[in-house]
Amino acid sequence: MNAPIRISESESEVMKLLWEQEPLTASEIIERLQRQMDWSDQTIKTFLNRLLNKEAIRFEKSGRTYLYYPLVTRDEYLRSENRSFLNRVYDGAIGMMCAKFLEEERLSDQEIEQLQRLLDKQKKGGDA
Amino acid sequence: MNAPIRISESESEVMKLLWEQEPLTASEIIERLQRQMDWSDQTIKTFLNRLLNKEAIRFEKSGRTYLYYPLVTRDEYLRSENRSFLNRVYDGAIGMMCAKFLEEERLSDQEIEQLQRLLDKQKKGGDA
DNA sequence: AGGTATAGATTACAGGTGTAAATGATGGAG
DNA sequence: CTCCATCATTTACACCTGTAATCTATACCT
Repeated sequence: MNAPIRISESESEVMKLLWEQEPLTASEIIERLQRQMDWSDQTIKTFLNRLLNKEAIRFEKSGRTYLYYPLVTRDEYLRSENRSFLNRVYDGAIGMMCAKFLEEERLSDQEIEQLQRLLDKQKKGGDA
Repeated sequence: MNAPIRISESESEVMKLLWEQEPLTASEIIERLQRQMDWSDQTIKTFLNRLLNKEAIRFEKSGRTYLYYPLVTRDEYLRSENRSFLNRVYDGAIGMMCAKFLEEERLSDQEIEQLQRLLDKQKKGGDA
């Protein structure tokens, strides 16, 4: 693996759509993104091209248009963003990070219980 | 509050030192950063100047040199980085975020118990 | 078949960031 | 008093990102 693929914030909005549904045409992507983002269609096409150059997505020709597919998976992306955030901001101190999040973000009881289950599992369950 | 102060990754390394100890002179900062980062002294001075311009730090003259003080606090920084990360990567879904972190990062039993205590407190304790 | 709309490709441009060199100012050594 | 070392300031430059406009090729309508 050479230089890891860096996906910018705007580009990630395109990726999020492709992780939900694959493949999508440029016009589908444009249509959906314009519902939430105030971007011109040209802007979105720029992101598609940059993602192609970075090899974060690929396309297949389908007549006059392209069908876009993700190459980077959502899990790869989340893993790498998590790692870089944790190291950049907290120097890897995950305890501190979680503490800060819990301090400032309000969780629903559902979420709290889900996390408690995860923590329990982690405490018992070894790595194998 | 106008445009929020954005601290870049490199700049944050300077801030981290100032959050540990305040004030510091440029040469102290340079000396400490060069232990871990492969940066020239000029590079570090650039970061100091950019932080000054952003008003993330301030200085007081002390003879021929400056004493630097943080203006942005560590807590402000962490809060804003947390929020932007959570929104940028997880669209605000903190449950999903925590789950992903727990999935991939191994926590010590200590950390797990600390988190469990925090979650307990959060479940009972309201906001007041 | 020719013209037009449209999809994709190329080019643009300013601001931020990493990385530093060049310049300017000044306190201290001689 | 003058020159140098050293600190701070200014300038430099390439790459990334956000944000498009412009150019090119071509499928379709008439």
